[in-house]
Amino acid sequence: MHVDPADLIAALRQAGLRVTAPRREVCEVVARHHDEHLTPALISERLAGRVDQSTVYRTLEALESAGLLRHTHLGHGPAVYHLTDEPPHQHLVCTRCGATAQIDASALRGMLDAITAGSGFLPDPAHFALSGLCARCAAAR
Amino acid sequence: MHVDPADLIAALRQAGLRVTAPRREVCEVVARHHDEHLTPALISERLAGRVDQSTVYRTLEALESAGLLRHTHLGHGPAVYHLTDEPPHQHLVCTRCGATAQIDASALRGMLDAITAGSGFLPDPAHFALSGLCARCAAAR
DNA sequence: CTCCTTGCAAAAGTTTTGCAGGGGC
DNA sequence: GCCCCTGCAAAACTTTTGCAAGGAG
Repeated sequence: MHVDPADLIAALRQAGLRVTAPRREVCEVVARHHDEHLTPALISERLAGRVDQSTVYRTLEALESAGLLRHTHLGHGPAVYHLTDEPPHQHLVCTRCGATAQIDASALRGMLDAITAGSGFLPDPAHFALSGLCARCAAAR
Repeated sequence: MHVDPADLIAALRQAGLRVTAPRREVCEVVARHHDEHLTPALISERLAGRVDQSTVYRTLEALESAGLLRHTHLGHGPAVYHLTDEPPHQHLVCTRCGATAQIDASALRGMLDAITAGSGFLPDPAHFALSGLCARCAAAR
């Protein structure tokens, strides 16, 4: 999937946020690497010397509050950011080897609906990974 | 449920770990407050002046590697520790008001089995909370 | 007696905040 | 021109680590 940074910039402006050089740079990194697991530190590293890390954090926060980005916790480390318009997915993280995988959230739909029906709780599976053992590590046990 | 610290101490010894005064104290706090969400900081606070915080971390790590404790990530803050012998449950955390709830892991069996069947991944639902909106906050939207 | 554990202090890693200056709109 | 945004520096917060002394087995 190709993502145009200009779309993010336009959405920024539409959200009433100011379009500045640092924000353009963050949007470019996010657009170009949206299929990776982007941590604030990684983004900051790619913009080393040009954009301060606190600005990266504040920009990610702004983009998230504008609904353009979301963050997910994969494990004990820093959160990773991804575009909101990606199809909702559940991350799977192996606690033994660290491998990550994703499954489509629609595969969980029935179960999530059951939780809602039982408790009124409206789950958001994209926010936290589901940890466990990947097939290879499970077999190795 | 009542938990006897002596059981934890005994299990410690059985696991080949040395029984020391600081470890006894940590076990007592864990046993007495096992129905709370125990963070290392909270345990450390209860043992203020008697046990160093690094010892609390190391003791929790030791208890966890011995299989007596587990930790769960409820949100952006520190992890919480709980006894391994509690029935497996999935934590639900409201991202809006912070309320937490639990559902029995057996309620998720269908979903978890489906994941395993599809990918070979063996999920461990107790490790990460499932975030979302609680019934009240969902209604408020 | 051996070596696992502890306390202390410092460091490491991530995220937040105060503040004064600069730039978007 | 207003005030949102930025860089810089420092702090806050959680967790880890090095090291020498002490105590469990």
